[in-house]
Amino acid sequence: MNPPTIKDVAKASGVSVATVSRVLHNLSGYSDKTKQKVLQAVEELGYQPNAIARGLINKRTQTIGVLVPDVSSSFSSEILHGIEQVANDKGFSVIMCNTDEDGKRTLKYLQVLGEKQVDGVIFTSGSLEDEYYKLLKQMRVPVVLVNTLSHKHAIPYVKVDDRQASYHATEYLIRKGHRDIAMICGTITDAIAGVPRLEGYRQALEDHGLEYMESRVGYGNFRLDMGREAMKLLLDEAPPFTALFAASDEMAIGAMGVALERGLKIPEEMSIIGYDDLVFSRMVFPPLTTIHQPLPMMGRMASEMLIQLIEGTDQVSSSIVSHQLIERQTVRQMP
Amino acid sequence: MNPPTIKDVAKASGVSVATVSRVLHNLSGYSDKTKQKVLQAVEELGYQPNAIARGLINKRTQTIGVLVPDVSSSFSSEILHGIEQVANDKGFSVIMCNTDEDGKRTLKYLQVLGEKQVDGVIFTSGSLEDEYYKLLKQMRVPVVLVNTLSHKHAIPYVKVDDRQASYHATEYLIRKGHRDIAMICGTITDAIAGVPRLEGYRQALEDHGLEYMESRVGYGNFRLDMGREAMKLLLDEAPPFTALFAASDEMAIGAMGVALERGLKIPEEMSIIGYDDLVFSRMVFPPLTTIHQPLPMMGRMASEMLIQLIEGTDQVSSSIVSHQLIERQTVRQMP
DNA sequence: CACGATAAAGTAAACGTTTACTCTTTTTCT
DNA sequence: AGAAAAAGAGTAAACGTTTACTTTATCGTG
Repeated sequence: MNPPTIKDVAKASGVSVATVSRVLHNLSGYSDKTKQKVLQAVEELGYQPNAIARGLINKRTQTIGVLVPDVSSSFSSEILHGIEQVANDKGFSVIMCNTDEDGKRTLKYLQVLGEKQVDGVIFTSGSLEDEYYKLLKQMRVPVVLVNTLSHKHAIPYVKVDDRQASYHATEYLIRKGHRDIAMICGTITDAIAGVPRLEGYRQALEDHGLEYMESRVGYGNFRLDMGREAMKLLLDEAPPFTALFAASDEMAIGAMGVALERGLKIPEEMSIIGYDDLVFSRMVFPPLTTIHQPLPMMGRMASEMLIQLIEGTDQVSSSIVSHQLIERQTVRQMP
Repeated sequence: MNPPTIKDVAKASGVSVATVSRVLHNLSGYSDKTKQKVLQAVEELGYQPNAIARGLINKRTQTIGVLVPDVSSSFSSEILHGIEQVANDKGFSVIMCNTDEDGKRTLKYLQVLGEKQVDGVIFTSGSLEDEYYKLLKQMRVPVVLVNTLSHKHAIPYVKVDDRQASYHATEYLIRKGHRDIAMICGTITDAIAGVPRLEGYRQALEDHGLEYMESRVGYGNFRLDMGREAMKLLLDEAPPFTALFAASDEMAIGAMGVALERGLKIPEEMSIIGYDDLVFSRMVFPPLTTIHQPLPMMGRMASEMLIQLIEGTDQVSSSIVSHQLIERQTVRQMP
């Protein structure tokens, strides 16, 4: 037997479907007696409204789509968690879309989200290509960006100021008495998270009268392994340095690993500061000093903004959230 | 203007909606010429089918619900990633439901998934309460369990044999020459992941003529902090031991931290083996020796099973997947 | 007591598809 | 040439809701 519909409830309680619908929505236009009958029938039949039918007529699905590059990374999943929290609170479900940073997959997902009539989408971490934008526009729903932004299109976003945070990290190292500071930056073709962090590092150096040396910067892709490789290269070939700023915690931890392997004590002989403050950054030993990005909070904010947009607010403003420097145990005060 | 519907396409190409539907589905019953006209109209209008309307009539939404206790944990998100991969491949979207291990939230989500007419649900890591089962049953869709199982209800699952894996880990320590082995186990009230791991440890000890000492087992909840606390207690009060088996990587890493803080060298003075093989277990230093659970693969398998069930296979069999012991650098061979 | 106002409830269209059925035209075969 | 079969296309019902509109009954008021 098929699941009971509103018609079954109507029949069972001897009223019309309109009336059933009204009591279910707490509208007016029925007596108390009818209400009881209806509620009882609902109970007896175990009736559940069909959100699909409802969505068809209301043109609202109470569902949002969230695109992340890699759910299994702490980075994405912490944001996702924040998004889900407020979405759920406000009665929205989230369709999780893992793009693998692959254009094809992203496009396909955008297509699907459109067909499924999501009420809005959140796009995280990665550059918003024109093709994506086109699809997004075509689906006529609000969009908000997290941990990325678009210079070309006016889309609200939630993000920390990478350049500033990066400056902060570097300056901290300088304040701690370091003069020889290397950096491992992220994907250098990444105009959002790559370049600005390098810029911030360079600027801090210059502002404090320290020389910026090309040979002291390693290039990674934010992931652990590249962090390791870059650190090896730096240790082997760069002018000696006492401190390292890595543009991601993963890379920082990779670098820590090779330093430790080579018998370098942290922080006594090598100071390291990371970027992100992933959950496991406090788990490593020694616990990593790093730039905290409030990922779950950013997710929550984005979710909040998106839902406001969905519910009709005309405009909502982007938010530059502030980072925080978390002092743990990988940076030494120089004598 | 509203998004174009199939009717608009029909009008634009001068045929009936039925015909449009047919060409869109590659059915038969139209000439090549019509096909071209329709396709062109689709192109020009930028028509996208409405999956909601489609779902209403087909009683299929091509969507599955996945319940996880905590997306932001590596554990959950690695499984989720696997699930998403094959789901996406086979044309299903996934609604991510974060339960926070909270009954109320879980119940609410189950309700929503029912109303949204998902085609199936995957329940991960946690005990399947009777109340959940009732809702699940009511929604008349297939369910599969990952990293948990139900003794009471016959629901297919994907899981490793915890007892056996635990036995394996302990035996490995014994083979490495350790006689004094402590354990930090998980939530002891957890009949699925808590008890069996303790059992495996105990059994391995007994099978090798080693005494099982209540005082050498610490109790945690799988999380880092409890791992730390338990380790402190063990170090302070238990009979001395040279090796530790922690029932989760998080706890193992917590324990590593306190050992290191107290100046114990790992593995020289303290050997540690974990359980899970989370991505960051190879990131810590020294890299953690641990029991690998193929989380993404388990997710993929579950997804595969669920979709088979959705597509009509009557039965599908549960799968005990094999764990693997990953030797890294936290266990020492005793002389 | 007749009137309009209000409350209670029903009717049916609409949302955007899919598909069973029907109808017409063309092709094929003898 | 004529009948049967196949191809091409259209009509309309159905999916489960919501809601504008209509109808009927009840009630208070002058």
